[in-house]
Amino acid sequence: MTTVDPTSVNQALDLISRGADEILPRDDLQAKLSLGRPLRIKAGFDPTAPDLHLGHTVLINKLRQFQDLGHEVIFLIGDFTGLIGDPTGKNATRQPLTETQLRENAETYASQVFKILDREKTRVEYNSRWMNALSPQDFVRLAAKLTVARMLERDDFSKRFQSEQPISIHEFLYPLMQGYDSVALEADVELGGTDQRFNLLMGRELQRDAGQDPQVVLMMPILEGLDGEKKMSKSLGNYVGLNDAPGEMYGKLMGISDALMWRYFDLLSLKSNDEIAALKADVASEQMSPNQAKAELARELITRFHDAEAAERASRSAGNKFKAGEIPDEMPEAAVACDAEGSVPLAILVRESGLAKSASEARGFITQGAVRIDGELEQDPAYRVQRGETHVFQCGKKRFVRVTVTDQ
RNA sequence: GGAGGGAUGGGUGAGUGGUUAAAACCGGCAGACUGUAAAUCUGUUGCCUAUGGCUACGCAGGUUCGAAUCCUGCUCCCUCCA
Repeated sequence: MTTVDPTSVNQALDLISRGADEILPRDDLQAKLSLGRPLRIKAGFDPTAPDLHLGHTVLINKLRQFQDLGHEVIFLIGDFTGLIGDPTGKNATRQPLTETQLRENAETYASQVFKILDREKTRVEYNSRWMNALSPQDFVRLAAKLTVARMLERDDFSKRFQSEQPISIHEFLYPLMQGYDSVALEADVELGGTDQRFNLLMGRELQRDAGQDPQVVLMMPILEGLDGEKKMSKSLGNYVGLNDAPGEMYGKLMGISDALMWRYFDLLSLKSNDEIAALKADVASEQMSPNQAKAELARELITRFHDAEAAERASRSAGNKFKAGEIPDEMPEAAVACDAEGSVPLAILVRESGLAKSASEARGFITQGAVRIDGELEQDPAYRVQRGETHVFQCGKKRFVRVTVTDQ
């Protein structure tokens, strides 16, 4: 065993701790990092949600940091456990996925994930490999390690039990199997969300039981969405999807608050702690405007999920578009049919083009001076746009649509 | 099994027969100011080609010139007793 420079261990520890919600136990992580060998870093993914957004990448970024430090990252696809469905955070039993769905989702996952992780250095595993090999006897022996009382310590189980909601027996097996994965892989560190606490700690118990050195558990927080309040999710509409167009990503990221920007730097950027500290210092001393720092973040993320050129283009076109209040080059297009008079009232057009949800809302926008036609303010909802005309319609500062009025 | 309380717009929550499309607050959106941020101020926030019309206060009926408000039945939620 080689001796490791304590300074570099501390640096590694600082990087790994960045943004982490909890590390249990922290001292063990330090000890493991001092071993001087690559650690085995495990993170399991339930192949249930194939539509990834930035929130999902928090964990993957952390894996990447480990990877950059020379550790072995195991991307574990829970294809076997996926048959159960993790009960975490659900107050109802989840529908199990079919095998076909599992496979498709797993592939979507992988294709997104390697935009962050180095494919060459990543070990991809499926837990069905060892799970399917377990005999019923093994399984019973595994289940014997835990008591029902112990299981009911888990918050969501106890709540459901108390409120007489159903808990299926197989749900009890989920934490056990996740823990067993750690045994099978001899994991040194397991990453997970804060909601995974119970499952992650289960790995430690089973490993100890199997005579292994228990893994360190590292929990990452749930990422806040663009509103800075609620967790990022598609249904709340406060997300940045990994497949969002560069311009869209740029716009969304530039709109976040300053406070959230630093949070995103910590959790989403692969910059070093020093680089981020330098940015903070520059902004604090007003050498750099917060806006520039934000643009920096946006460019980094767009580069990761698209490429550097797309990032440049997005920042340039957004730059002059907003600064000068100019009309951007690229925008969605729409066609709206005229009525019997051969034209269409502005309020209707605004609704039909998707700038407003209803005609009433459209009227509100128009009378409030939020709507511009080719840059010209128009405040009359009854203003009619003639058939055959094409104009750029703008609602608010950021939303543009090029609309053509077509035949009836 | 019994007793009581409740269900209102995206959320909290007022309103107990008529000027109530429904107070207030939050949230959302827009305008001003800015840095495309925050804070602040202002406006707006059911739907409809609209100085008007339509639909709405858990669901279904009823009383009334008129109901979110009164009556009946139903559904769901909460609290207490056994």
